[in-house]
Amino acid sequence: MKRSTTLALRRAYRLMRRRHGHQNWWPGDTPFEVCVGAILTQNTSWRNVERAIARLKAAGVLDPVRMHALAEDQLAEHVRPAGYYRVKARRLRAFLGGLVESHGGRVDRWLEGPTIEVRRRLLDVPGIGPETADSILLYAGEHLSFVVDAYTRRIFARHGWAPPEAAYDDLQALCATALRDRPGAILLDYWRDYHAQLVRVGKDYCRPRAPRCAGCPLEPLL
DNA sequence: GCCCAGGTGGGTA
DNA sequence: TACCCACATGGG
Repeated sequence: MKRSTTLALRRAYRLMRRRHGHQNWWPGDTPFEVCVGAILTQNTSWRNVERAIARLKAAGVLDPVRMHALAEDQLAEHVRPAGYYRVKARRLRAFLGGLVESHGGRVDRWLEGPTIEVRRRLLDVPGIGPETADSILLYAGEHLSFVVDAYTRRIFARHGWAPPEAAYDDLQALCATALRDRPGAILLDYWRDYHAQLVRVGKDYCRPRAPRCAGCPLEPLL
């Protein structure tokens, strides 16, 4: 990797953080809620996910055992506002199966172990791909697994830090290698907030077709 | 009406 | 491997 890219990535965080402050991610009250949100937000705006989670809470089923007890079509009806609701109900049930049947619904136990092994277990769940797995690892667990998403890809491409067609694992490796300019003890918080900052910038400034991103905190790096 | 949103899996060549 | 497609609600 080019040293200039490493330095740009580190400077990017200082710029974003200075502009927005710490983002305190992931939005969610419990690790379980983080997992549910991670599945529901697949290719979906967070606003719609919030509606779905609110409905789960209102129905009193935002709990591993109670949610697992629901029939798939009941669950689908609850998460309907999140879109792709039949697909997501199936994915949630696949996730809940392993969580409840093998670990008593305990997210902390389910996420126990070496990051690489837990990640592999997550990826074995149909409907959990790399981004969802890494979101769960990083935000519901305390695993150092950098999250790459559409915003990350777009921002990195626009700045020439990575080609637009770069593979997920390559982007993740790029970030994991470059972003170790913090003591180990606070690396987790750094990576959590780094991804949150990228989402913030992606939403507010880095629009898909906009020729320019006026006011973007990363403008000095263009 | 159109594009977009914090992806993933299945099918086909 | 590389494309293509389905999946769906809600906002701008």
